Amino acid sequence: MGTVDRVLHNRGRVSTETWERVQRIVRETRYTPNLGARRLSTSKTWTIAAVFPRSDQDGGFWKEADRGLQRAAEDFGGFGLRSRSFSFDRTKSSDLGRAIREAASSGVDGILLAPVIPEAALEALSKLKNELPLVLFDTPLPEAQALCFVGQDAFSAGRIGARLLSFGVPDPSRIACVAVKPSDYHIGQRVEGFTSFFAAGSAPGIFQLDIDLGDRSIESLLRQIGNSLPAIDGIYVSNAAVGAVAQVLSQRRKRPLIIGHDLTASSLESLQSGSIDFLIAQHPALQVREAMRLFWRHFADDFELPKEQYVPIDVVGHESWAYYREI
Amino acid sequence: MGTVDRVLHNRGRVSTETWERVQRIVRETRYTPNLGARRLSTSKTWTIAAVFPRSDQDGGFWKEADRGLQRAAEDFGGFGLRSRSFSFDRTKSSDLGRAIREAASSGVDGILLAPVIPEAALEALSKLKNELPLVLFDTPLPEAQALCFVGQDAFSAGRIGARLLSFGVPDPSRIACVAVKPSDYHIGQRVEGFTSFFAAGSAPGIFQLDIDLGDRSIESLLRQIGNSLPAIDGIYVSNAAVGAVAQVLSQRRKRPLIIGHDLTASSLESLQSGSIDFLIAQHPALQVREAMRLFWRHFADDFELPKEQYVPIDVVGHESWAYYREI
DNA sequence: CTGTTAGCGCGTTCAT
DNA sequence: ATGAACGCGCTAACAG
Repeated sequence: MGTVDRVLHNRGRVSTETWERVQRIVRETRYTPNLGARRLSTSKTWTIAAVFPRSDQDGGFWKEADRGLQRAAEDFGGFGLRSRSFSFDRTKSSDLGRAIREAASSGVDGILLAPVIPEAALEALSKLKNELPLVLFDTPLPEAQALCFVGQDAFSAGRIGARLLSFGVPDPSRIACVAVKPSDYHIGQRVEGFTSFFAAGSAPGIFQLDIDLGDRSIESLLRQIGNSLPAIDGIYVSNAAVGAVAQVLSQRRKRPLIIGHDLTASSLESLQSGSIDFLIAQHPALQVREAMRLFWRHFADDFELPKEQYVPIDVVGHESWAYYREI
Repeated sequence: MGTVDRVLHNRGRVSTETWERVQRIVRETRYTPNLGARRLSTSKTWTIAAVFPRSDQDGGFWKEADRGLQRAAEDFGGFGLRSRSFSFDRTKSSDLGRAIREAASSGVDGILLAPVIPEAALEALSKLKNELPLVLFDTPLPEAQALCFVGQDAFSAGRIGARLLSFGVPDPSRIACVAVKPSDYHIGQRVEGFTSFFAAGSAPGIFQLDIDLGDRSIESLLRQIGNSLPAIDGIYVSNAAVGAVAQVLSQRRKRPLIIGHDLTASSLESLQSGSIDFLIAQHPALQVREAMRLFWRHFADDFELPKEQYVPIDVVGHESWAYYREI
């Protein structure tokens, strides 16, 4: 048994002859290791540090990520894959760094990170002493040495938004695109994807909205839109701020068609009350579940992870949002 | 150890006192069994018979189910969960019965079934001698004694179709609903959901299409629609026949907006070429993966399955179909 | 009713 | 360079 083990794990100290004999038998019998037994003998468990914003931020968006973590625990907990949360305050970039440092020095075996503030994440990651397996979700960060990014193709998501809104409003000059600030990488990508849908020269007007300024800024944005365009029949908002925009618009007699991104508590409320038509969702729970699955395969099976693992671009309406909480 | 084991598995032969003491310690220490070790000692494997139509039928729809099976093998194969396919010819109801009987008598530990011909499935199931754990997907069959149904809420899916098409065509009198025959339970439900969206008296006209009759019948259907309605701006088709309908329509100068159900080879082709606007998909690969996951939890962890496990209602456009092949 | 024991497949010593 | 022996956590059979 020792010899076979040494062959399987390339530990040397085996004569070429025996080495080949073992390899041949491995092939012929299609031997695959019993992963459970392997784990049993090494009595190894893996803990993943889950680093993403506090679950009360972004309108409850991150609660869904928590749910994914729980789901993953059900699936893989019995095989020794655990997780530990290191949440941070996403309004403070220094707090992201703190969370990453704490996670890295806590003795975990891997980090699952939503780098919502790319620069801060990158800096904190680059200063880490120990190299830990890293999987990203939600926001891509190509510069980081991650095993894999699990998430949505934001460009295509924005483009689907344009296609959807054009379905309802064929004339692009009657469409407004609201680009929300502060913008991170994938929100920018969404806007790019959105505008890419339209022929050059006929793209809808783009309006910046600084969401930190609250409802007043929405009012002024809508005035601004009203002034610069003759008539607006459709509005696209590049993130969950669509909920707040819809809220304001819903008080008017006649509202334009309105779509946006991300299923959060506020945007969901507007979807349910009928003041938003469709939301483009990205299913953070599924992303986290998938990421944990990949971690498991990486540790237990030595599986080479894909660089990117994209998740579906979900278009959600009043009748279908509930089913996203099921899986 | 024996006593603890007897408590954990409710095998009796333990005094109430010790029983409670063990339970208490289980709670206090948050004991969870090491599933790998459990499987190692029993050296048990479970084989699931996967019973669904041949992968060349329904425009390749079932190929996706195969892919889900493969994905599940990657995830759970190492834990002893295997599958074996028993495909059937869905045009012959007797063949469904044959497949079920073969599956049931093949010594498998469970059956994963797409009961696309409900009556035939029900009859074959009722005549089975041995009771095997059964999980259904794709088509619900409430009368069967299944552990769980994994699939889409067809009513809501149809209703989302109506909402989507109304988004593009606000006037219901300019919408046509094509109800495809032969219709099974969930295709009927889709049409119900579709019409439920509209106020009584203003629902779009419903036209029957017998898809077995080929393109000629589509031509005559479209003539029929053209005769009975002044102008049609949007068409909804209740299944993947939307591909064929779109094909015919695409040869015309100006086509109405068109949406339908299910991502098959033919409907996908029309989506890609731009002759279909959106498809409502149901992700059979994810359904199968989820079903296998539930089987695993049932066998390994004694988990009580939910009666229904709904999957998302996917609205897919030109830019987003590809991402459904990723997960 | 309770405790003991063997063995599942593997990785890891430790002798040889 | 090779093989024997132990233990990981658990189940099943058996002795008491």
